[in-house]
Amino acid sequence: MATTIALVTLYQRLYDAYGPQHWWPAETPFEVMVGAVLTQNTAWTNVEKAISNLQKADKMKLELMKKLTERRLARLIRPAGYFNVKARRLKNLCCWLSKQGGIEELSSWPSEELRTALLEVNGIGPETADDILLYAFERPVFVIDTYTRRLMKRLGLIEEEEKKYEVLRALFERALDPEPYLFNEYHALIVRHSKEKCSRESMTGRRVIPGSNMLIDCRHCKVELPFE
DNA sequence: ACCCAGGGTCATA
DNA sequence: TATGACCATGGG
Repeated sequence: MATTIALVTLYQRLYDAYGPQHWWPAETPFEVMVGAVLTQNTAWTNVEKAISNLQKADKMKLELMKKLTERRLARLIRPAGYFNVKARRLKNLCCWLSKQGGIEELSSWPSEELRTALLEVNGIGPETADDILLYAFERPVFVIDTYTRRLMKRLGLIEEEEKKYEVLRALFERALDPEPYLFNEYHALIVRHSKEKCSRESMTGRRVIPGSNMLIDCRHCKVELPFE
């Protein structure tokens, strides 16, 4: 499959260019989960402020956060935006985690069941669930985000806005060995590359050159892939 | 003043 | 199934 070669090559290019990213930027699995909710459609710099507030208030712990009122929790996470919605989502997550007997208890669950259960928590969608599975539980689940969609589209690997999250996820998971480290770095590298070099604006001069290689050329960087 | 950022839910047709 | 409205702060 040509797509397989393209995705493997893309990883090599990104890894060579940027090196390991050491994700997720958090100290505990619980902090990963909190960050995954807070970063929904939100710049990470804003999430950092919210996380800092939670840590200073000593609330970056399941049982302590669970006890907070939504209003008080919302106050602490204000810099992350959507604070009322996210306070409710964090509480939903805390209640569910607590009901399952804590995070340790979940480590023995099969990935598929864990994913299904996470998706049943109101406020946890596909990407947030997969962030948690990969970065908190180290399961070989590939995370798809807007950066990934955009990059795949620019590389010509998908049509327009490939709607289905699961289709795109399957594309990566079929192409790659199910190694958590690989999935971890790959997603982090796509985010790093997209934020730093291939932002929306910097792609205005894009060219896709037919030939032996597909070539993305954004003023700042080049990513080459095997053709077709 | 505008655009956007590591989404997700809900109401409607 | 598929759009659209809504949530909201902070940096460019």
